[in-house]
Formats: sequence, structure tokens, C-alpha cells
Amino acid sequence: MALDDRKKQVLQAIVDDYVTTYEPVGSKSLIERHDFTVSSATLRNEMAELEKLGLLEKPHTSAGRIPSDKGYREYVDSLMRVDDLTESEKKEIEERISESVDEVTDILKNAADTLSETTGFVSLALSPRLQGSYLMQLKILMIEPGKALVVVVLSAGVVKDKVVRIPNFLTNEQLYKISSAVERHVAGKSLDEITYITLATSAKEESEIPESMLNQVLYEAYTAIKQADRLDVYLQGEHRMLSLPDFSELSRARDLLGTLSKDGMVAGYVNEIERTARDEGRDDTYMIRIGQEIALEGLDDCSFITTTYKLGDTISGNIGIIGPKRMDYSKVISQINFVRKKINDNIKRIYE
Amino acid sequence: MALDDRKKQVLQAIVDDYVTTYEPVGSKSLIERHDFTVSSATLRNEMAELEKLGLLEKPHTSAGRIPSDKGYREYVDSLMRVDDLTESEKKEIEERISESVDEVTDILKNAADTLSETTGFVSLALSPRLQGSYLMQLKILMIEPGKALVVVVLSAGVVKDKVVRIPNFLTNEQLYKISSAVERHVAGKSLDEITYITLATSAKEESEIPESMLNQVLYEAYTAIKQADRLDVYLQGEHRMLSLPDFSELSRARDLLGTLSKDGMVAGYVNEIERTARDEGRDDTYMIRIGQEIALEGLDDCSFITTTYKLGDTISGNIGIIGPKRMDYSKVISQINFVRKKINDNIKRIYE
DNA sequence: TTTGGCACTCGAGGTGCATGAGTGCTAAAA
DNA sequence: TTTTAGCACTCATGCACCTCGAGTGCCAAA
Repeated sequence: MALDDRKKQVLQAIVDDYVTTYEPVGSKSLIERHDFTVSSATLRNEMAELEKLGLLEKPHTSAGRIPSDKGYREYVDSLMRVDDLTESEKKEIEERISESVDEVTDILKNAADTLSETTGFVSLALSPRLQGSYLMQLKILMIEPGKALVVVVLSAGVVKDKVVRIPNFLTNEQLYKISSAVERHVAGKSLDEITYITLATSAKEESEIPESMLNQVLYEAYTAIKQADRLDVYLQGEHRMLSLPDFSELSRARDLLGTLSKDGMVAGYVNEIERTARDEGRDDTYMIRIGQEIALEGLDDCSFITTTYKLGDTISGNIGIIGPKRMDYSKVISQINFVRKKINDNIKRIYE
Repeated sequence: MALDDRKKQVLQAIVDDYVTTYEPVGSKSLIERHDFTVSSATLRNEMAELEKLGLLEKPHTSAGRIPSDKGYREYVDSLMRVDDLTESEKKEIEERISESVDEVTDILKNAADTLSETTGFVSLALSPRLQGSYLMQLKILMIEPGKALVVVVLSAGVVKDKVVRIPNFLTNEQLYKISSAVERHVAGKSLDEITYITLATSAKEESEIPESMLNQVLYEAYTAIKQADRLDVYLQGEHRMLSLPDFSELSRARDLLGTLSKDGMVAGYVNEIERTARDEGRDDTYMIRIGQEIALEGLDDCSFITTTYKLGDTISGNIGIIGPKRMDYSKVISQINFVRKKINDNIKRIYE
């Protein structure tokens, strides 16, 4: 898209104005608020052309123009400048990000809360994608007859566990034997490559437990392992969207919150963005999806901005916000970037 | 409150009508919809008296009457009849309540989801109150140098755990020793009576670990135990409130969702209801709070209906809904009662 | 005590009109 | 060729005004 300088300037001015006033911007007010060296009539012509290019649109004939999705896209891709936060803005965020937290999930929740508060939008955090990580330990602890706790320790120090039922008459010793046998066989393997077959056959060779008993335990252990890489999503600040003029129509707000409440959808979508980006070999610090680019119901007026945090070298997850597409992108991006940095710092602190 | 029969009848009819139509009900429409043997003028007189008694109120002069909080209270306390659900209603709920779930939290979430779907309101579930339960086991598992998992097993088979940091150079054996020593001392005690002092002094006598190392581990174990009885709350279906006419004003919806998002508040409040009820020696299957009786901001137009589920003989928690005070109380109560029964069944199934 | 009747209230919803911020287009100026 | 001034046109918004109807309270008769 080869826009001449003036067109760029006009588009940028319109986005800036619209984002702050939430009113369709017309040629006159544009002249008033910015120091263009040309007249409003000229701007009108420029605006008409930008509209032909699909970068602007009119809500109705006698109103000003607003940016289209494509217009926003052009804006974020090549017009916008992302500045660093000011010291006071940084301080404000730092005060909210607590350092006294020892678990990844808590770090993420805390960061997401902060993000929602500072942006005023919905924030979301995805748990780390663990499929590629390795199983380090697997313990099965007897809780009481018939009940055990399967503890799965993954590389990068992530711990997951699950209460499972086991045969009533299984003794502590027997359970211990099974547990060690299984652990010996699966330790060091990546989550992807562990299947029930490998787990079952290998374990059976070693222990002298009756097969019927063994099977149940193995099965439970297997499901515990498999569910360790379940993608959790944490959404925060939905109610904040109700304060935005963009959702002053109740029906919009309803659609939005309705979709957000199906949190598997959001998680899946963000995961998808991430995967696509990786497939395309892009390695941006942040990812943006605007309006219709998002194929989720009720999110036509929203944008996603997400970024990636790291857990060691190979494991990553996402955190970001869902806001109205009419937002101050550069500001929000700086905020997200800063929070991301804080998360990474905090995670490193925990895992030395 | 000694109402004569006709007044009762009138109040009941008004509540019933208002709840279904969401329109202030006037004397005429009341006559039309119900078969009163008197004229509208008589009803007008009755209604005027009911208003004097504070059971009805007028939104404005030329409109019909709506029940006041006190009116609703009278209705639920002595007018309403709670019927059993029909078979098909039961079936519908039973289909959603999954039986294949093995953890209490999952049972509760599943039940709350069901409740929100069938009522169309917000549902909430509180985790069981564990303060009074006994500590059965305490294990500290080494995850990697410097990091351990504290597993707390409580009576009634509830398991809680927490990842903690420990001194880097602590060996597996040392940790095991500490772990067993602590366990021997706290096992069988109730969560309330365990203090850091008792835990620390008793453990120190037994093990031969340097005190500085010991302290950190003990402290972490202690916090893990203490946080085991943290009250978790699960809220579901907030977005459904946006579809209700009661919250068609955006500002109301905003206030409501704003308060609900502070979930400690809701949890605290429900816990309080429960405590009060117990203090007063009441042992109802359900508890109702209407409108202004709830001292939370933005919930003036809401009612809480909660009920208690049991985990064994001594441990309990709550589940219920938050809906508009203009709701079909008897229907919702039946639904909640039925779901409660299902929860109790499911819990029993897990804990034999 | 009940009822019919009547005057009154007031919100909801419809119509009409003025306002003003916007537009596109054209013809003249640069 | 590009820019600009001017002009006719559009249309959402807000206000004033009106009507309608469902409600009320009260009074006098049954």
C-alpha cells in the first residue's frame, strides 16, 4: 500500500482523533486540531480517496469518517510509533506487579490483573504450552485406600497433579512399586511422545502386581500426564468493557461477554494466532488482530493484542488484552511490553 | 405480619404477575389474569393498604404496583409454594450434571455451570470450609534442588498442595526427615489449632538438620497448611445478567458486574449469610437474601439464593445463584435443591 | 364493605422542526 | 494539475409538543 506522505499524515491524524474523541472526524475539525497547511476542501478530497482505498468509512452520509479495520491495520503496521512508557507509568505498573509470588500461575494472574487495570480493558493470560516439555518425575502418593495423588513434574519445574481413584486394596508398597516403575520408563520423555501403550507395556514388565489392578492405576496416571498440558486461560476485567462507549449498546456488550465467557474459544483463538505467527516465521514481540480479522462472534469491534512470555528456552505462553478496536494502540502496546518484561523477570527469579 | 386471606391472595397474585411480565401490575390487569370475585376498585383499596404496610410500592403515580423487598420477603416466607421439579426438568439437569468427575472442585464447577444455564442467572460455588477439618498427611516432595512440593491431605480426603522454595543444598533424605517429623506432629490436629510455634518447636526436637535450613522449610510447610483452608469462589454466567430487563440500564449492569468481579466480596458475603444462619440455629435447606438486605453495592436489584452441600459430616460449603429479585423464586429454589442433591450424591460417590 | 364512576397523573411513543456538522461537486484561483 | 472557496444537500440529534392509555385516588350510591 503506497500512500503518499500527506495521505499517511491524514490517516494518522484521523485515527488519533477518533481514538481520543470517539467521534467520526470531519475535514473541518481535522484542520482545527492539527496544523495542516492545506484547506479543509483538500482534506475532503484526500479523505474521499482514502475511503476508496478502503482505509476509511462513513457511519452515514452526513457524518465524518472513521478508520476501517484496514485503516487501523495500516496504522499499526506502518504509521504508529511505539514509545517507551514514562517513568511514572512504569512505576505505577511496578507497584501492582507483586514480587512475592512463587508460582507461575500466580505470576500470570497478577500480571493480567495489572494489565486489565492499567489499560481498562479485558486482559487474558494463557498457561504455558507444555506439550514440548519433558516429564522429569512422576509420583503416585497414597492418600487413603482407594485414592491417590498423581504428581507430575515437568522440565522447567512445572508441577501438575490430580487426585485419582485406585483399587481399594492396593497397598502403599505396591503403589510405590508401580509408581517407580512407571517413572523409570517415562522420565525424560516429552509429553507428546508418551502414549498409553508405551506406558502400559513397559510398566507391566517390571512389577509383579496383578494386571487388572495395574491397569487402572496406569490409566489414571496416563490421564494425569495428559491433562498436565491442558491450556488454561485466565480472563480478567470483563466488566470494564461496559464502561466503554463502544459497548454502550447493550446487545453488543451482551454478545461480547457471551463469547468471552466461553473461555475455551478465546484460548483457542489466541493459541491459533501464536501458531500462525510461528509458522510464518515471524517472531514479533507482540501480535495484533483487529476487528473482523478476529473470527469470533461479538468481537467485531474488538482488537486482540498479545505477547509471549518465556518459561526457560523452549516453553512459552501468551498474555495480552482484548479491547475495543478504537484504542490507543501504541500506549497499550508499550504497557503490554512492559508487563511482559516483568513477567519474564519474575519467572526467571523463581527458576534461577 | 397478620395479613387477611384476601391480602395474601392479592400480594401473591401481584408477585406472580410481576415476575412473569416485568410490568408494574395494576388493579385491572390483576382482575383480568386472576379470577377474583371482587371488583377492581376493591383491589385498588387492598393494594393501597398493602402499600401502607410497605409490601408494595409504586414506581410512579400513574403506574401499577410492584412488590417491595419486604413484599418479596413476605412472599417467600409465607406465600410461596415450592414444588418439585417435573420429570423433564429433572432430566434436563441430570443430563448436564456429569458423573464422571473425580474432584470436588470439578463437581462444584460442573454443578454451578448447570445452575447458571438452567436458571439463566449467575451461579456461584464456594469451596468447602475446611477450617474444622483435620490434617491427615503432610508430605514434602523434592522437585529439584531448591524447590519442593508440599502436599496436605485433609480429612474427608481433600488434597491441597503448593510449590515452595527450600534451601538449595537440602538433600532428599534431609527433606524426608523433616517431612516425617512434621507430619508426626501435626497429623490428626485440626487446621485451626496448628500454629507455627507448635509446628516449629516439635519438629526441631527430632531432626538433626541445621536450624537455619529447617526454619525455611517449616515456614513454607506452615503457609501451605494455612492456605489449604482458603475459601475459593467460582462465579459463572455473569454475561447472562445482561439479557435481563432488570439490567437493561447499562449503569446498573456495570455496577453489578463490577461488584461481582471482586469475588472475595461475594464469597465473604455468602459465608457471612451461612454463619449468621448457623448462629441463629437455623438449619434451612436454602437461604434467601433479597434486594437491600444484601449490603453489596450494585446488588440492590438482586437476590441471593444459596444452599449448603456436605462433605462428610462436618465439612460444608455453599452453592447458589445471584439473580434479579424479580425472579420465580419457587422455581429457582426447586432447581437449586435438586442440584444440591446431585452434588451431595456425587460427593458421596467419590468418598464412598 | 363493595362498587361504579370520574377526574387526574404521567410515562411512552409519535410527529414536526430547527440545528449543525458533515458531505460532494463545481468553478475559479494558484 | 492541484488547491480552494462556495454552495446545495444530507441526516443524526435534540427539543417541544401532542396523544394515548393504563394506572391512580376518592366519592357517593348500592
